[in-house]
Amino acid sequence: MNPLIQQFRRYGHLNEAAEKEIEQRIKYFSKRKGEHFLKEGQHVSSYFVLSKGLIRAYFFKNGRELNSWFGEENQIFGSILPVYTERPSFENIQFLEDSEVYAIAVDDLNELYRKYPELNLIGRKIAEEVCIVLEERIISLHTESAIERYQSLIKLQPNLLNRVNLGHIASYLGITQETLSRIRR
Amino acid sequence: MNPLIQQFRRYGHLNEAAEKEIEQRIKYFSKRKGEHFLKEGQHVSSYFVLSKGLIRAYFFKNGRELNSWFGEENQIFGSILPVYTERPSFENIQFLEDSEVYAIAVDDLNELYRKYPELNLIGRKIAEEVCIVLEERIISLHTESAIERYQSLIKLQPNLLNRVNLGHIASYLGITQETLSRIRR
DNA sequence: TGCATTTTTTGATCTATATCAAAATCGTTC
DNA sequence: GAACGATTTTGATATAGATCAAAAAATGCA
Repeated sequence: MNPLIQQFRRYGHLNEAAEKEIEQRIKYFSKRKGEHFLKEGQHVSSYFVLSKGLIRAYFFKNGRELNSWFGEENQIFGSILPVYTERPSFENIQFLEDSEVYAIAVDDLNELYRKYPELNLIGRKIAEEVCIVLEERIISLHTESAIERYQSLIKLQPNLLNRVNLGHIASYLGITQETLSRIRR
Repeated sequence: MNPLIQQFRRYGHLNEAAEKEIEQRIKYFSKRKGEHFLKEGQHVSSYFVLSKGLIRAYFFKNGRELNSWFGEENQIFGSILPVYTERPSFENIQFLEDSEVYAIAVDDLNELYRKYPELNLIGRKIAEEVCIVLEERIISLHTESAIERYQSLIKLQPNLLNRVNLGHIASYLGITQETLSRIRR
């Protein structure tokens, strides 16, 4: 089954007609390591899923890259600003491995929200779950030391460490690579 | 008009029947400064609005209080964990001024989501807006120094400074009161 | 008005993490 | 398996912010 449909189903029931229409609008593509899905300032707004691969979201602050999140297989995600508002993205989304992507554009989704109001239940559940994840990150940044933040990340995304270099992890944690290296010792 | 209904309307159209039923379930109460709306571990889960007053959400870490957010008049809020999941709250919500509150229980709301599926549109929009706010807080904690975080807060909630003491602000910013005092100089 | 309590500021010192530079290790390719 | 670039670690020093203690200022209240 389409991996994006599979994700939608986790949040609630989809009637057949709606599901069929969603499926028709889902676009598949594959990307090579290093390519971008989305660059800062663009309006590319989609929910998407990787059936294979790995991505990071990052932005620039004082000329340096800062990673805001990593995405692995079979999670649903999007760039919050362009997906939930009319504003363009302030972040870049880049593939860290060769990846296969299933995406649905927010414009298409909005049409379907109108046509199948029950679909809003799923949209609501997704946004609510995003809130939970974001809140955990806030608590981590607000209350934890560098070491604790590192340990939290390992618990949450244990595979990341094998797939991503330390510089990326450090930038996500908000510390320098040198500090992360010392922490790990 | 009921201040909570007023908030719901900001997010989308409500048909009359749904609106009437929501209104019937909204509870009004007033609380004195210092009283609590919700304590850690409880399941009290509601969306609510203050027509008058001020609240803070806080939790304990290593025996110290840490403020997670402040709520002023005519914003809709709730404690994310109990409102969006079955889990109890890890935070406490306390009134910092004598306040007047309009609240609707999530159980009631869930019933109405079932009865009036269009209502999910509003629920979705609210959760999406919460995501935006949370993301801004993440960026602030992730990338900004204490001074910058202080300036961001002033921009976002300028009245807070006149209504809340510095200790509360410092704890929200994740710094000590002494540091905040020096920053302001 | 004066006293007690709370809040804010100041001072001295300590600690976690940043910065800059260089060395060590790992991975890839010819 | 030698040589190159990328990644990670180590070292020396600097800095933002924490901590603990106390003084100063503001606030509330009898």
